[in-house]
Amino acid sequence: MRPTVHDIADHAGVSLATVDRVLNRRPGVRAATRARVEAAIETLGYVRDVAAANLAKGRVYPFTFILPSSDNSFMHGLHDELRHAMARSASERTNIRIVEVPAFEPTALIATLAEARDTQPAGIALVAVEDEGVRAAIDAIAAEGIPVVTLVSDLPGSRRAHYAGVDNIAAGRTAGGLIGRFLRGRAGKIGVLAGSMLVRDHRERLDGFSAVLTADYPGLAILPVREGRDDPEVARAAVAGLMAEHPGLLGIYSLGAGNRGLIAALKARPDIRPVVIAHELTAFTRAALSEGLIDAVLNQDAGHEIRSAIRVLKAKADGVPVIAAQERIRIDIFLKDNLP
Amino acid sequence: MRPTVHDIADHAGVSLATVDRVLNRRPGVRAATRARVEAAIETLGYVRDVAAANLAKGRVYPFTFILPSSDNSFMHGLHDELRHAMARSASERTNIRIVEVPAFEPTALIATLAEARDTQPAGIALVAVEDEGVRAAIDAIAAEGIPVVTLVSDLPGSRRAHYAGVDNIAAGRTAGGLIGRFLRGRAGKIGVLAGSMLVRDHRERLDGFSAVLTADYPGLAILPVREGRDDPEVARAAVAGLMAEHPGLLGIYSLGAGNRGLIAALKARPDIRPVVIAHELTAFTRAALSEGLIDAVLNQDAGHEIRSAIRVLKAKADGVPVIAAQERIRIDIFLKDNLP
DNA sequence: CTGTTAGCGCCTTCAT
DNA sequence: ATGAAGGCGCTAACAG
Repeated sequence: MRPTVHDIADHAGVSLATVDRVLNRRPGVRAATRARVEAAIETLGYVRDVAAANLAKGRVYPFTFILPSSDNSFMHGLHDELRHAMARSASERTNIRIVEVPAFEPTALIATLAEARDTQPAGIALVAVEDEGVRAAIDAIAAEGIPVVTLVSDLPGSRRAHYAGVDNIAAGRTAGGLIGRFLRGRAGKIGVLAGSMLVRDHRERLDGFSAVLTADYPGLAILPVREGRDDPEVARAAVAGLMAEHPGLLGIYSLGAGNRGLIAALKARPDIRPVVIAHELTAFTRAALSEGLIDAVLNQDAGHEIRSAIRVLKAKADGVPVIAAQERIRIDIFLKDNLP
Repeated sequence: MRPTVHDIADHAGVSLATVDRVLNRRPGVRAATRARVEAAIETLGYVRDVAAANLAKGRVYPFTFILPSSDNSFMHGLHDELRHAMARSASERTNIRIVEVPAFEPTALIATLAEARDTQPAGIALVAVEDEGVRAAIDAIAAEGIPVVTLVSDLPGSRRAHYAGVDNIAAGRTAGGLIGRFLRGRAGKIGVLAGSMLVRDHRERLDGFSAVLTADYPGLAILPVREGRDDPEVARAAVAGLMAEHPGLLGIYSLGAGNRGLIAALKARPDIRPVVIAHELTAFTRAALSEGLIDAVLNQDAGHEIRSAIRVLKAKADGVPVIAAQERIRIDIFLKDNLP
């Protein structure tokens, strides 16, 4: 049997309460006593039973999730997954609160972060926007000892404890590698549709994409980026413009959301059939993949991201390590042949 | 607060012991009493706190994992991941025993299953081999109420409770889709290297691959399959033969393990550069991908498979549901651009 | 500063 | 067939 608090109390010649104080770094223990207890912990190889501890504490984890109120399938999926997680709250001892904020708006996000901080949750997750004020708000929360996890879009340089999302530079590189191979040997223009260059994930995807095309496929020229604000109609107009202005267009990389617009524009011009790579598997992109309108979809598993964010927030709140490999969010590549 | 056993005892007008008996379907409760308790459970919406139950029971989960003793990187990785899981045994209340059996040998596997059954573990995981005797052995174990999970290679039609592995038909289809697009428009021969047609996962990959090539890329002809027994030297000879006999070879699909041999054969003939798709990301395939010797690698995450198998065995042992999406093992596609 | 004691939610003898 | 009481490993008042 593994040692318990009793064993280490005996071994150190102290009471349970003292052991507990040492275990939980609470004050009121003489340095010498503390040392004896720590020695006992060390020699007996004690590891605390987290389940028992949580039971005794009646611990629940109040978490606040701040999500953009974007009207696109990916964000809807993220919301859904979070609701599923909330349904499991009872058995997972979590208590999750969702707060919606307008997308791409630093000011609103900063205000919401401040408000979330006031409720003193056990952890906060947010889809970050690249902004100094947001960074400062995150740092202030972290300074209070509340772990912050960025979700989907990161904010490096801030004091967030973890980023639950994909490596977007690698995602962009992957798109570049695929489009390059699919067009093997041909030369021409490639269009890029983004949501907003304000969010880091979109910028990083573009960087990765450009890097690969420049290095490995010099025949493929990237046209100036069009922004679709992750909005179906804006995106549709952008892609329609792209196709009208560049008749010989070889490929399109849609690195944001709002793919409904992309697909509508493609359908409107059946005479042009560029190689198309998009992000996020939704009902729309799935159908377009099956029909051959889109050639590949890069996806991030929203369910995995949500579950990972929760696991990590719990671990950080408890100060225990995470299984790093389990928390790496992978880039799924879907062709019409491996749709789940 | 969620209701506890006390609440339902009060509500039903019985003692805790009786509630417990009903909860755990133990005998010694009058039908009428049982009904009252069950009604209380229903109306209060009681769900048992598994952590507390496990604490009280001092529950541990003795699991037996039966793995082939194959000398290839993927199986080494699988072993490693299992050892990592064993290192977490203390906090996860598991007690994992590994048994090795010779690969591709039904008789040895059947004997090992019988032996494992005798130790009455809380669950058994195995890399299945397609065989009637194996199926019968699994069914016998399942009949005793011990959950069985197949790992990496499935045995449908058996009474295994779950399969922790990828959809191999989809994997083969994906390989077909990629090779077809990478060779867009060209016509010629494609070689296939398998481990053994005895294991279901290899057969399924071939089926999926053939289906896509036949349907979508009729210009690509699949040569007769060569078996490499997942052994580097046998595989090397097979691929060398393939390249020697078919000078115009356009592509190779290596759907088994033993990729060291494949890579050695490719390096020996720098004059021929077929499009190559292989399975499993290992040190060898990773290097070959970087060097451009291999064009894409389809991977199954051994860590995910092991963790999933353990989670599912626990859930089955406790009779609680699993999060289906979390247990779906994905097919990772790696190009040189998205190596992790 | 340190120890005693009473739980957390559940299970398990041992009585009745 | 049912109940009372003690304990799993840990924490948290409340006393000294």
